Amino acid sequence: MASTSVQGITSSSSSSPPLYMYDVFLSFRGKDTRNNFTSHLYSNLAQRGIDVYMDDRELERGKTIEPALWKAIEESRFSVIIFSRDYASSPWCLDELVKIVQCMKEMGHTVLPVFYDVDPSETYEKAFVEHEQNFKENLEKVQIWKDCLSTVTNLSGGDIRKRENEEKVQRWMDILSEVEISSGSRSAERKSQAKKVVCIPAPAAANSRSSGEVVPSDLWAWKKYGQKHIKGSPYPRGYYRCSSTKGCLAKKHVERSRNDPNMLVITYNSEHNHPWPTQRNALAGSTRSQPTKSNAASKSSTGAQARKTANTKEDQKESSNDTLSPTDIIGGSSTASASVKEESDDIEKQMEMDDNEFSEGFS
DNA sequence: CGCATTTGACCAGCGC
DNA sequence: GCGCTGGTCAAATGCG
Ligand SMILES: [Zn+2]
Repeated sequence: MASTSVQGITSSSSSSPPLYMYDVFLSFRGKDTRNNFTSHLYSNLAQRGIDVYMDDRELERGKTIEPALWKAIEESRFSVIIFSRDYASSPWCLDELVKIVQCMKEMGHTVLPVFYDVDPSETYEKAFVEHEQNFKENLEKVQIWKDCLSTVTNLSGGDIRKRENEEKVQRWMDILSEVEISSGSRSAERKSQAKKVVCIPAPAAANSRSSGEVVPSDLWAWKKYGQKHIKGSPYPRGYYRCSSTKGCLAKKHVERSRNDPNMLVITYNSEHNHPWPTQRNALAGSTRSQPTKSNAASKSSTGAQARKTANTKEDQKESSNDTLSPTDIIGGSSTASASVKEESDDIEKQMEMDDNEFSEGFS
């Protein structure tokens, strides 16, 4: 429970080369970032088939950082650090940072700093003053923290604000996707064009939340072009395609998990070409009031596979892998659990059908 | 009036 | 070859 990790289908053969265990190690201060930002990042990465290790050790304060965490850092090709207001006030985050910097210097790992609602020039003085008081007997350590912090902070030049940060993150994700695809981490090969299935926690149906939009899986705009009821599920499946007029062949298709109404299963086909969102029409499918009772898909969409190749049966397995901690200190929606799975030829699981009975329940 | 959805028809692949 | 499923199309429908 110390961490949440997602991965695309790791090849079943355990004999995979030592490459990297994860594509990205995500470091953040849950306290600051929990509110969706990290979740979005995580979801986006996951959807791209990128294996992300989301560090959640904060849940275990007081304990020492587990070696496993360090190992995860070493085994990640990239480290994305989300600097937030209180990032530096956490010794754990800083220790983690040090480790990341070490891997960067000694192992050539790539570090991508993201400034979430803080100025890139932030020095976190306050936090360090405290650290210096709390670690009087070990000021060296504090100094190392500072050094590492500035090292990473300086990696990125410009000033980025929350807004622009999104763009930057988006960009990185694109880069990460490519790198990941072209060079290979275990599962990279097929990721490139493989169909990906993503399960996200589900949007609480249509509750009027002040927070306007909710986890648009993608920041892209999608246009719905069809909806169909699928065999073993009580919920319909909506078909969407990228709204960018042409060029982009991206399609996706979305449906609720038959067992877990609160889980959205989105599947998508090719990737977009336009790195960044054209606009934000993240809503799909719920614009209009739906007459009958079916209130299935609401916003995101799923992709589907294009013509040919129809696998008749394929559902996703239910093993969702979320490892979240039950009680999050941080409150609110903590982790974002998402699971990604690719399907290429190893589709073999699945199954059964249980149709279930009710389908209402949220709305 | 234009446009995003909706919904049922249409069609292709697969299994039997 | 028939029927079942799933995926797309496209005309009809509302909304904004
Ligand atoms: Zn697109």
